[in-house]
Amino acid sequence: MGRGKVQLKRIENKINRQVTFSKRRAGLLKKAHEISVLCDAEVALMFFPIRGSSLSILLILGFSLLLTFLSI
Amino acid sequence: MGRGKVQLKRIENKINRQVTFSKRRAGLLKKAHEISVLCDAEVALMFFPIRGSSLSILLILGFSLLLTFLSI
DNA sequence: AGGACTATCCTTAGTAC
DNA sequence: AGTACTAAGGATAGTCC
Repeated sequence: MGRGKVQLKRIENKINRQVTFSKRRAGLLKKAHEISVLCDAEVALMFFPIRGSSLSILLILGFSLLLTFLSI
Repeated sequence: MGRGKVQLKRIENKINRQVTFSKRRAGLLKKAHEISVLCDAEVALMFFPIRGSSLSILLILGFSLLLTFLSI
């Protein structure tokens, strides 16, 4: 963070967690855009603010595997 | 970069472009992992090193829309 | 191709509005 | 919810191996 070192563990405070999510998502999107321009690449980012949806995980994994298999 | 300011434009040198892609992809994956732990979120990242595959873009967009529609 | 180093730039937690 | 600020920590281009 700006002031002090960050522990890589779940932020327990709900407000702080939401704020950090918004800020870091913006940063991640910016970096994804940069790599796409700099390196002539496609980057897809999907965010799921709530964890534990095993269905979404399965869908993502399956989709990624499908794309890899199809060499798209 | 470490030494000097980066122009947000395609890196013409193929070697440099590949190296930058590898380094930044690693950084992006690290940050994606961080936000997932800190904010209790799912993040999916897909990289396509070669641009211009409109099929992949359509698939990604369609998949994202589907997930949004299904509220997963 | 990938790892280590490091000067320099970039991101961001905390804060206030 | 969003924006702005800023110190400090973190990412990374260039380099050598």
